Amino acid sequence: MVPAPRPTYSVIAKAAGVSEATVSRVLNGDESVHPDRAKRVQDAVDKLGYRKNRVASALASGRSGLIAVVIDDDLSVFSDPFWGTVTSGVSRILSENGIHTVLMVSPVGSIDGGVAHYLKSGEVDGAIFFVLHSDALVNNLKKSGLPMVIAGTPHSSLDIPFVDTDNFGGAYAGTKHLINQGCKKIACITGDIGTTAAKQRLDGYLQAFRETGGIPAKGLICEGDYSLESGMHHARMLLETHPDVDGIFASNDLMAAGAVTVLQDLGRLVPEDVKVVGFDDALIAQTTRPALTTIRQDVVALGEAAGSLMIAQLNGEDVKPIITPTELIIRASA
Amino acid sequence: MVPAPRPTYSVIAKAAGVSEATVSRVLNGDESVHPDRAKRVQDAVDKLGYRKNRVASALASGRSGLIAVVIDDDLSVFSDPFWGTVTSGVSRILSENGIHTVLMVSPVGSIDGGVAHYLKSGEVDGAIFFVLHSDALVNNLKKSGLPMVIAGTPHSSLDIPFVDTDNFGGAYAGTKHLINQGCKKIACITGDIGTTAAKQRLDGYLQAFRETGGIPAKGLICEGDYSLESGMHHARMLLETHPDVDGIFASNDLMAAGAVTVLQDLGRLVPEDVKVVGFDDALIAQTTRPALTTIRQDVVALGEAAGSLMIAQLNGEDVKPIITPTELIIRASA
DNA sequence: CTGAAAGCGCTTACAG
DNA sequence: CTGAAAGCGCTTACAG
Repeated sequence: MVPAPRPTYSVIAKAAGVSEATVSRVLNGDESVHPDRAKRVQDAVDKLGYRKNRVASALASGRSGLIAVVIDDDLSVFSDPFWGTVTSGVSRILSENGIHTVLMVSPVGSIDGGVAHYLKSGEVDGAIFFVLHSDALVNNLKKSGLPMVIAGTPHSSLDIPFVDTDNFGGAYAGTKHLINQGCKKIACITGDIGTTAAKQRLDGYLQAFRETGGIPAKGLICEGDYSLESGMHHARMLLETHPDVDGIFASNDLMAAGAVTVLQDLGRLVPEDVKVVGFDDALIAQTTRPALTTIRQDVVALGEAAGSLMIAQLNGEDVKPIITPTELIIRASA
Repeated sequence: MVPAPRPTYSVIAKAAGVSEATVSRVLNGDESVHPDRAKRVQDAVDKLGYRKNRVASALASGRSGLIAVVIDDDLSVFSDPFWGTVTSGVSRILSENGIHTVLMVSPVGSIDGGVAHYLKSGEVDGAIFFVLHSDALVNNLKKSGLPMVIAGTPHSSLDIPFVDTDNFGGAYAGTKHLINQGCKKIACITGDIGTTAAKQRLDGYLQAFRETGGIPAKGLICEGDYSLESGMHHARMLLETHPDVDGIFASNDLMAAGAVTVLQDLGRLVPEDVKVVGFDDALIAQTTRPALTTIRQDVVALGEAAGSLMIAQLNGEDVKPIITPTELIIRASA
């Protein structure tokens, strides 16, 4: 049960016949060390199975090798596989660069809660935020000089690098598809309009609609909240206020699935009577009957983009926002 | 952009008129400090907005305040909301105890890959594993004395504390329900049989079946892999080999949903002709039509159990495995 | 290209 | 109950 005693610089230095400073240089890739001595150090490291103590390294260098991924617990965000997948993309990219991911799941609302506390404590070299409703914390943290990346488009222009899916373009393409399929009366069920993603998707819908020369009739735009229930609720409302609705663009697949269920329960055929397009290409898009036509976003790529933006920042490079493309996936519902 | 200079013990000590040792004692809750001096320290801390540098603390004390959550990337586990939710439960419990969660998403197969390396490097005080196919890494790490918790039942008896859902009991209850509903010929679509959860669920099914006095006919037990496709595939096979099948217990909701879809496509009514029970009570159980009767597991509780088992270990307490209960949720499919 | 030495900010026997 | 001092294991000017 006694943990194996780990060797330190002093034993490596002794074994290689060099100073600890030289050991440090070799292990940190300093090119200036003479190849012969570098090799001696490397041999000693290999032979002794040496592993650098990152805590000590962090204290001495001021760099922890840790990046925080901050997820707002308010939204029980983790029960949606979306953010889990993003996180996994982030984690992979970072670990390829020798950096570990610290996960923080907690309410991010306040600008001086535990999260802010921790992020300012110097234990992490940077933070990636899954921002949804509020920029307050991020904005406040900017002063601290902590490198940050936002996953999702921030509400205000924060001058902080972010990554996001092309929400506007995706929604535009989805709505356009409905138009091309001959739909005349196309409704939109939005996501939680407090999020920028929902706003952008609504804008994409509006843009496509506008190009037909009209504007959406009152009641055709329904404010949902990304939940299955809201999809069902608004489909029900739509059939009352606009019985002749023949197309629905829903801001995510879950609401689209809810809408399809209600439409069928109320005697409408999908896609014959009403065509439905979702967003995400979540698993549910494939299991719903009819399977959903939807806008696919590359969630892993989004996470990887966030990770690479962070790496670039740590390397002092200039960074600009990354918008990942979407793709129209045509299935049976439209 | 200049990070605010953070105060250290020396400035707190000076402000409070005590030694650094006393500051340390107060901040670590040492009761032996005289209340008056403790208060002076606390006042200085509050006034200066002091936050302890955890890296320095970790180096000096040998405790990092970090727990690793290790997720096997092989299984693209994160695209399943299940593990994300478990992680979120773990993270919440740990942070309540002042411990942060380091997320490691990477292939865990090898016992000397990057993960093992990191875990042995002393940067974390413990590790929670989401173990599925192999115990090798965990088993190897046991020698190092690192406190560990396994989420899921390990394959071999490892003498390492674990948490798991009552897979056996849940599957038993689900199958029993089918029997009670009058099903005579009940099939089982298993999960990936390389996982202990799938085995235990199969055992639960077998136990309930056995109590009816018979044994499953050949072909009634289908080896799936938790995927939608395998649910569809095996439902198709079942209708060929056992056209009179009238009940299906699937090891998760995804396969159950796939089975329902195929049954309907091939002209069977659910639940009139064939009753179907799933497992998990995932979102899809509610969106499938008919909605799935299923076995709910409390995923957040599972994560919290894992977190609390880790905390208990760190406190030197004796720990034993925790099995969280399941619940039969009756909907329309059975 | 290399080493001696100071230092990162805490913790913890030890002595009192 | 308290302080002086050594130490955790690295990194990094500095001088050569």
